[in-house]
Amino acid sequence: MSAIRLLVLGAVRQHGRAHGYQIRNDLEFWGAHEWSNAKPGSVYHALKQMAKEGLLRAHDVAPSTVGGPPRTEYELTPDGDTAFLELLRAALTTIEQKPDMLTSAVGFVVDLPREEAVALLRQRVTALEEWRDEVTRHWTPHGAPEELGHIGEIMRLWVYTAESGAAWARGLIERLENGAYVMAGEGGRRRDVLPPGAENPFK
Amino acid sequence: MSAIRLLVLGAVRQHGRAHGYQIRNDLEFWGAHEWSNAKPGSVYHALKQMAKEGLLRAHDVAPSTVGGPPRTEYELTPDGDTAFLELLRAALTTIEQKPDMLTSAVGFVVDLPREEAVALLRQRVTALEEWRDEVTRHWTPHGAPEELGHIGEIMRLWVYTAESGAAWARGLIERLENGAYVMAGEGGRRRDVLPPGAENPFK
DNA sequence: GTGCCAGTAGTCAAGTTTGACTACGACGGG
DNA sequence: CCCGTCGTAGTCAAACTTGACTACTGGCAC
Repeated sequence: MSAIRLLVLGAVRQHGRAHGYQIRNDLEFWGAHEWSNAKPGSVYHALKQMAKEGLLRAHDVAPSTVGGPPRTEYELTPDGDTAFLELLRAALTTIEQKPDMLTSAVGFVVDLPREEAVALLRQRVTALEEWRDEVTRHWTPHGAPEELGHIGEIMRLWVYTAESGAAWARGLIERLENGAYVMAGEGGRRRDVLPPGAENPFK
Repeated sequence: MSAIRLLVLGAVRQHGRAHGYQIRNDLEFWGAHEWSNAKPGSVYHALKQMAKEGLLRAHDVAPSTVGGPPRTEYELTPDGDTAFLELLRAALTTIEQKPDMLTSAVGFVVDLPREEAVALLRQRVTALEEWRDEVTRHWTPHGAPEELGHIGEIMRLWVYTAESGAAWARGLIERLENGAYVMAGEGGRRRDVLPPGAENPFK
């Protein structure tokens, strides 16, 4: 699964109710078109698909501002909310190779309570350390690392990736433990979404 | 474009002539099923598609070992060889987010002359440094980095990724400059492919 | 006042990916 | 001898992704 579902669910969730173009705009605000497959087709497809699966409820909006194609607004169902949180937790703990999932999750990390976010990131660190060890064992079972030839470089790349990924996660854990950001259930205001009428400063 | 084409072209190239299952087996030997989309369907699709595009020549093999589905062997055309080298060069220099492309390229890096490989990796380092600077400028145009809230964490993740990616590339450059591995045009034998009849030690 | 571009909102066909499925032979245990 | 299962080789429909395309509005320069 790519990051598109997490992104779309998270964006709809923050709006309460949104139509496709608003989502696209939000994702552009986050720079998501640069690090994920947030193309128009993917966004609309994800909205329709998740509506069919009961994660979103679709509202056909009367064409009040006449003209243009028919708009549809979406909002999360309880199932959609559950699915969003599940995806978010999985994205923080699972170490897959595609970084768009992790990037998306970082964008929504404040939707979790602080303690849970920290715990999930610790799980991530543990998983990365285990993965590094397993990769090392898997590729050097014979004791001689140079027997692999240049294929050993693939192993080196993975080990390096695991270690720097763990170091990054430790940094975020530390910032969160020192009270950075306003997390779920902590009150306060956020500006994850463009306020209505505001111009996109990154456009 | 995903890494599947590079992987399939490279595998066929090393065999000279190969059918789908051999490719799948090679990719499993390299652990590619863990870090790329090297699923059966993708492999066979890529073979057919590239045959249609003239990068591979297909040979229908008479069903000598009777029974089983009809096999088709493939070999690279000159266009296929060109395409492989182009993909390989692009994979080493381009900094996209998906690491399967880079991992695949590392697996084939010895198919390039040593000097070219080093030059391409230097390009990669430069591109990563530029990207890091551009990301920094793009997200902190106002001088105040903390105005971004937790969205700034996305920036931090990218900057971290760029820096550790550059550090890794510098390491490989150093090893190559110190004469590691047997590169294209340097003679010597390699064992990138399972020798016929040998068992796969990572199975 | 009209031609043109930017922005808004979404569709569509073509291509790609997924992962479950088919089909066949060999081999070993009961 | 029959059953299960492993290995070999590949297919298929369903889902997803891509990027070009449509269609409409409003502004503004000429």
